[in-house]
Parts: sequence; C-alpha cells; structure tokens
Amino acid sequence: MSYQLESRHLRYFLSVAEELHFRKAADRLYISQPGLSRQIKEMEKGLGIQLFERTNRKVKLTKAGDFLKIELRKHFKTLESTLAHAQLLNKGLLGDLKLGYVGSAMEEVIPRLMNGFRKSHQKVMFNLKEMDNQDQINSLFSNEIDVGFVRMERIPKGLNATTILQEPFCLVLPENHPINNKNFKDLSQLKDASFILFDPKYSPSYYEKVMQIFDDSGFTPMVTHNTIHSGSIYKLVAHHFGVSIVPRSLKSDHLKEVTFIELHDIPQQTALSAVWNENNRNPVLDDFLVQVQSFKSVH
Amino acid sequence: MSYQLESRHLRYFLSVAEELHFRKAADRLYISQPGLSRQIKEMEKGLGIQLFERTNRKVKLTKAGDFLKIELRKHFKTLESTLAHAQLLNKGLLGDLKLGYVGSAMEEVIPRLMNGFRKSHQKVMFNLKEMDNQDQINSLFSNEIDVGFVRMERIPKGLNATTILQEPFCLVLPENHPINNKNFKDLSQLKDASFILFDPKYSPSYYEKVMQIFDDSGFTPMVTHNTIHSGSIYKLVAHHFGVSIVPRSLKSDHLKEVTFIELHDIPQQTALSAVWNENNRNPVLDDFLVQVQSFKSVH
DNA sequence: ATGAATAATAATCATGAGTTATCAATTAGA
DNA sequence: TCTAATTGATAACTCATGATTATTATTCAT
Repeated sequence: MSYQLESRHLRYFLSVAEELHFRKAADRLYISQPGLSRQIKEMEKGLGIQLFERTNRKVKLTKAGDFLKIELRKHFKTLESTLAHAQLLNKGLLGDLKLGYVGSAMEEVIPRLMNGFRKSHQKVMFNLKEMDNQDQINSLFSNEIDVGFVRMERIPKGLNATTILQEPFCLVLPENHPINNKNFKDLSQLKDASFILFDPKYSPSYYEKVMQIFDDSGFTPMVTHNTIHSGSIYKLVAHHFGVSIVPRSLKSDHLKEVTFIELHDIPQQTALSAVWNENNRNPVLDDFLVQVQSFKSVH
Repeated sequence: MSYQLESRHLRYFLSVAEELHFRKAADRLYISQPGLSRQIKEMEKGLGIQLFERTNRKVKLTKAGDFLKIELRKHFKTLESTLAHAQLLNKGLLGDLKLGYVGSAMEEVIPRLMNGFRKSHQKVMFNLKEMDNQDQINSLFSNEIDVGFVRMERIPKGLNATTILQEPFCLVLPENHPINNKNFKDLSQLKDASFILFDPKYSPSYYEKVMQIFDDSGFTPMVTHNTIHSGSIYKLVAHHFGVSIVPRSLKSDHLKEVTFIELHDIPQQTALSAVWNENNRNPVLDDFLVQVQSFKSVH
C-alpha cells in the first residue's frame, strides 16, 4: 500500500507521452522538469510498467506506454463527460420530476406549467399520474411523487403548499334543460333534481364544500351517482341522469350536449393547490416551484 | 486552476457513498474522519456539485451523487483493467511478433518455436511472412519485422544473430536415377547433370556456398533452372529436368518421386540463423529469444 | 435531562510534491 | 577534436497541503 496512483500521474504521463519531451511537457504543466521526471519514475515503479524508452537524448513510448496513452485519453474524456452530466443533475437541468394530480389539473394547469418549464429544462423527464387527494399526500410523504396537485383545505404538516387557482363552481345541465343562463337565479331552483357528484373518497374536503353550497341553498340534494371522471359526469348529464356541480376549470366550450352556469353569487370557491414535501431534495423541484410561482403571477 | 480533482477524491467519495457514514468510510480508508470530511467538502466545492445530503445524523446521496457513485465505480473498473492490460503488454505476455523467414525455416523450426512459445504466451499474435534474406535484413532495420530467419554468413552491423541449425546439404535425385545411396561416392559423379538450384538473388551467400561445393568437386555445374520454392525443385527433379542440392531440413520422407542423399563428407554446411535488431524494444521479443535459445539447446 | 453518536471546526504536524542547483551523456557545429 | 547546446537524472531542500488530534455542535435514543 505504499504507492497510490493519482490522476496527477496520469495527467503528467499524458503530457510527456504527447510531447515526448520532459522539459516541454513540464512547461506545459507549469511544473519543473525534475519534478516531472520523478513523478513519471514513481508511476513506472508503482505500476511495474516501463512507459518510456529514454535514450538520454530521445524519449519514446514503449508498447505499453503507447497503449496507455490511447486508453487514458479516452479515460479522461469519459470522466469529463461524466462530471458534466453530474453537474447538470446537480443544477436540476437534468433529471425527472414525478407529478400526481387530480384530473381537473390536467385540463389547463399542468400542460401550461410543463410547457413553460421545458423551455429552460429540455432534459427533464416528467412522470405523470392521476391520483386522488389522499394518495397524493401519502405519495408525497414517501417521496413517490415530487409534487401533487390537489383540492383540499388543510395541508398536513410536513408538506408545503401554494394555491395555484381559486375558482368558482359551475352548474352542469343538459343542453335543453328548462333552467339556463337566462332564467337561473339560485340553486334552490334545482332542489328536486338528481345530482351526479365527484366521489367523496376522491376528495373529502372538496365534497364537503359542495355540500355547504347546498346547505346555504336550504336543501339536501338527491345524489344518485358518483364518479371521479368529469367526462363521465358530462355524459350522464347529457343523458338526463341528473345535473352536476364542478370547478370552473372543468368547463368546456367544445361540449354541445351540456351547458355550464357559473355560480358567482355564492361565497364558495374551490382552490387547486400544488403540494410538495419540504424535505424533498430533488434539485429539479426547486426550479419547478419557481415555474409554479410565475404561473400564479400570470393568472 | 486552483483545484485539481485527484483519484484520491474519487476513492474517498466512493467509500463514503458506499458506507453512507463518514467515520466508517474513514476507517476503511485508514484515515481520520475530519480529513475525509475536508476532502469531500473540497471535492464538492471544486466540482460545484452537492454530493451528499447531511442531516447531522444521516448521510444520504443526492441525485448527482448517486449518479456519480455508479459511474465512478465503472470508471475505476475500466481503469483497473486498462492497467492490467498494460502490465501484460509490458511483460511481453500480450502483443504481437512479426517474423520473416526463408521458406525452409517453416518446415520445422518456426512451427516448433511457436508451439513452445505459446505455452507461456497464449495471447501473443504472430505475423508471418516469407521473405528473401535481403528483404528480411531491410525489414529488421526498419522494424517491419521483429525476427528474421535467414541463411547468410555475415550479419550486418546493428543486428544480432544466433545460429539455430547447422546442417549438411542433401543431393536430390529422381527416384529411379542411376546414382543412389548405395553407389554414391562423391559429387563428381554428377558433373554432366543439369542442376536446379535456389535463385541466387534469394540468398547470395547460400548460393556462393553451394558453388564452393562444386569447386571442391572439380567441376562447374550446368544450372538450367532457378526457383525459390523447394516444392518446385522436387517437381522438376521428379520430371527429370535435373538434380538439385538443398539443406537437410528440406528433406522429406513423404515424397515418393525423389530421393535424398546426405553430403556428409564435404566440409560445407548451411546454417539457419535467427536475426533481430538490437534496438528493437518489443517486449515480446526478449521472451521469444529465450525460446530460441532453448530450442537450440535441444537440437 | 443525559449520554451516545456523528459530522464539522480549529489548530497543528509531517509527508512528499515541487523547487533550485548541478551533473552526465549525447549531439551538433566550428 | 574541441567546445556549446540540449536533455534527462540526481541531490538537497522548501513548503503546500493532506492528515492528525482535540474539540464543538447537533441530533437521537433512553
């Protein structure tokens, strides 16, 4: 264990191998010639390999030396690119980001965020998974996802959150329903209707808030169907299985079979929040959260 | 240029990355814990990469650190095998050896030498080329071949040589020739015969020696054909184009159409020599020359 | 609270990389 | 056949820095 080969030896060796001249190589390395000679000698002795043939006037590579020159050059090249790669990873310009989200976040928010983010982070890969609120919270604690997009009032301790959108609710009616934007006054007009709502398991606090709306309107709705997909809700509404209430971000102008009525006059709104684990050390996360902030400032 | 990454840093980093514990890693490296901490910190600062997440009680790899752990391990592995390869090259256990030779050397000598040599040097590749004497000498000086097998008296200065075989000449006669082993007395019996001899250009000194034999026998032969291939000589002799004289090593018992008569009673013999450039630094050469010496001691 | 575990800091030491000065051997030119 | 120039190796010494010891700060377990 008396000798340890260091990168320095390899660098020095390559310099001499390229110059085939100790003085010139030493100049190039900004060290003195005797120091270089000593290091090369030590390397030769340590490896048990004759690297150069010195004829007191000429320096020549041996077969082993010539082989090493070629191989070690490759070696430094790959080391260099490995380090460059690690630096990108460190800066968060390379890596992956795992997102969980409730379906409505995929309508607008996530595509927009990703679009802005990839301008500066082309090499970051996104892993996307639709999940209910509670699964997102669990996955955030176990670091299975980096950011969650949830609809919930109170974020558990240990997680950080920021509100992305604050939006009113929308009533969803079939196209030719007697109530429309013109004659709609308040929700009590629908106290006898069947309601199709998001599954309370998907987001209990969201469900609770919707129920508050009915409370304020003085009736308890007849909930006939539950689902977690807005598309399913619209289909059921179109086929007269009932009416529904959804966040405005799920409103779509492309649908002919259903109409939307925004509920401006009630105090309830629903918020979409981005949530993350404060101990998450994924370097990509920091940059992504900056993107989230700039998204908020625009909307 | 203030910071230089050394192998030491990489070794230390790998140790910590594997133990995830500075004390244990330091023990494994036979250095003190503070020294290790300093080196890692220096490496992190130098590369501008956060390698570990230290929470004062736990050490954890960052994404970049985890990536580097994997890559640098590979790195050391390849470096190791590169050095091992170079060591083999240095010892002459790996590499190539270029041989030039006159045709007769391929009958017995070269196959035998190669056979013995490959027992200890399986990985050495031979490059074989039949050449006339002068081409071999030139190729030795220009290092196009490492060893030559020639038939010549005086080896040029700058080359080393050793005699491998000293052998008598053989008369070559067609099968049913009036002269045979029984009634042969001396060469003057063939003073009226046609002779087929090796081309003097192929080996002038060899040719000169054969001519001395005729001189001593008191006649000048009628040389009707020249060739450089013993096989051609035998064919021509078999078809009664003439008789010939060849080195004993070209005698073959498998040939039915020609007979051989060894010329014991004349002073001339012919020598096969191995020749090499004394400045040749091919490490395989040294070991091969040892093989040549041991071949001589057996014959 | 208390004590054990762990990494970081501070101050000091000592190894060995690097320096200067010189030599020995070879080559080139007068 | 002398120099003079070139080039790598040696010897002695300097000093930068890697490593050590002693200590602190923090956290975790009891």
